[in-house]
Amino acid sequence: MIKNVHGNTVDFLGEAIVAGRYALGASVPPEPLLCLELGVSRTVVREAVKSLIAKGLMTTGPKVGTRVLSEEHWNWFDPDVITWQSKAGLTAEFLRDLQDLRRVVEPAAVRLSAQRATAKDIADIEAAYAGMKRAVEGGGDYVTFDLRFHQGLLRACGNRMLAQMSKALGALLRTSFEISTRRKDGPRSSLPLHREVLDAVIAKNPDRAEKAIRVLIDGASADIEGVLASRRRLPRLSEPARMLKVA
Amino acid sequence: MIKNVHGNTVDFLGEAIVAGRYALGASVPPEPLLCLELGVSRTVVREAVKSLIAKGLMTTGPKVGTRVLSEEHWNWFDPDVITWQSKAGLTAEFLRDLQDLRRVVEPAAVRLSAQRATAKDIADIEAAYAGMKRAVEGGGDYVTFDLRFHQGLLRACGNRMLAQMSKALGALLRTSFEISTRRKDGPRSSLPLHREVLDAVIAKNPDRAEKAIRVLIDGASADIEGVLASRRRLPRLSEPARMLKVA
DNA sequence: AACGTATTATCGTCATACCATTGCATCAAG
DNA sequence: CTTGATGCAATGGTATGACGATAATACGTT
Repeated sequence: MIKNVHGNTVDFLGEAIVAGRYALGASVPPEPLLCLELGVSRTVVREAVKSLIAKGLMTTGPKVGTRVLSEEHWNWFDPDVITWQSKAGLTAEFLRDLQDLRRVVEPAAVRLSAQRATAKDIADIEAAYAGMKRAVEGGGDYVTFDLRFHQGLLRACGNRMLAQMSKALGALLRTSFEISTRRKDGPRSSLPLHREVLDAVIAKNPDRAEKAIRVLIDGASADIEGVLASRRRLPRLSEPARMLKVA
Repeated sequence: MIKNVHGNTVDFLGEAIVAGRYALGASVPPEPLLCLELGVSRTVVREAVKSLIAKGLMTTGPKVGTRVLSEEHWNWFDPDVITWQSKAGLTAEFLRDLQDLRRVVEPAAVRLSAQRATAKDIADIEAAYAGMKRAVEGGGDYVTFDLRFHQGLLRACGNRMLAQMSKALGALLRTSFEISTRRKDGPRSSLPLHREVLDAVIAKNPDRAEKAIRVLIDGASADIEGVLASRRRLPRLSEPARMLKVA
């Protein structure tokens, strides 16, 4: 996607870092070199680096240069970081981290949603469900609406932090949806499971809602583990490492 | 704390935004004005804004200016955002969000820690515990070691995402620790509860560990709700809104 | 060998100029 | 009066060059 010079530079460096193309030590070339390599002005390089610092990927200092920080410093809930990680290749570790997270967060969030969801929240989820149903019948984009369904569910819990995790979980959900959608009748069979979750939320029944969402999670989990068992590393979806000039 | 021009500018704007001193609409003054108000060059203002954009606080665009985004876009797990929110005043909503989060995350993380903690993880937690014990006996800084204890616990779960939440939870933990520490014998009575958690982790007994941590959480929760009931808004810890020049 | 000092690479900050985008006002046409 | 096209101008985006500040490194002194 072509954004602007700044955006492209941030993405380029961010992807490179997350993909591990720079060592952790005294890694990244000095600013003047980066300018030459990327063909942009120092202004752009510096502002891009500031963005990456803000996401916890780097530090800078006079004489010490621009260094890549270790993964524990990265803001793993930042949508860009998640995107870059997805592009760089979803490693087994990353997917398992996300599955842990989902198992912890989604059931609890759904419980809360069953207690707190507003009329608008429910309308949003209903709309997503309708989209899923349409996709099953008419053959449309099932994954998009499935994602929207789960994100609506998380947003309905009325907790800003919990809701924000839907962005991180998105990478996992998309992956698992794509796997299960490839299976014959994957969508058709999972549709009623989603309906059950939604009905439980509408009925304000936390126990039922939690139970229902766990069924979905376990199914997705089995799909993912199956794929992980067959190939050690999922294919990376990224285009070549060249930077997209703005035209 | 005096950092540098960039850091001060980011903090100043970040605090202002989180504190709600800019309306959400077409809010922030244009770059030239900000330069004058803050007494810094346009370079600094722009790089600071880029940092805030990276944290989800703002967007920019030609002619539209620099606008503040709504809270749902903010990266609530960013340490800086948490810090700014803490300075701006811990609202009841924020503390309740954090309590939800803690209730969801910490028991699950401790379960995982009981299964996965390495020798080094346990050594770190032991060190923190030793510090707490020392503080109780000799009268030292209990809160710091208490924080370190819980952060060690979260890091030991072997999940990067879960571990990262210790940063966000830190704001909640510090608050609740300070409340309970003011109580007579607060630390002395909570020390054995911490020991129980740690022992359960060492014994690799997830059920016992979860049960133990829930006791701690419930206690902290009661303390916080007590304070929230008495005063509607906690005192803000921040200094006046003036920006710290670098000297 | 240890310590202080000078050197210098590298980021930090400032200033200025010009480009690019886009909201808004203006005006024309239906 | 409404609607659509067009031009203006405000604002951020990018480029360049200069100088300041910092800290790692090397060097020389004790």
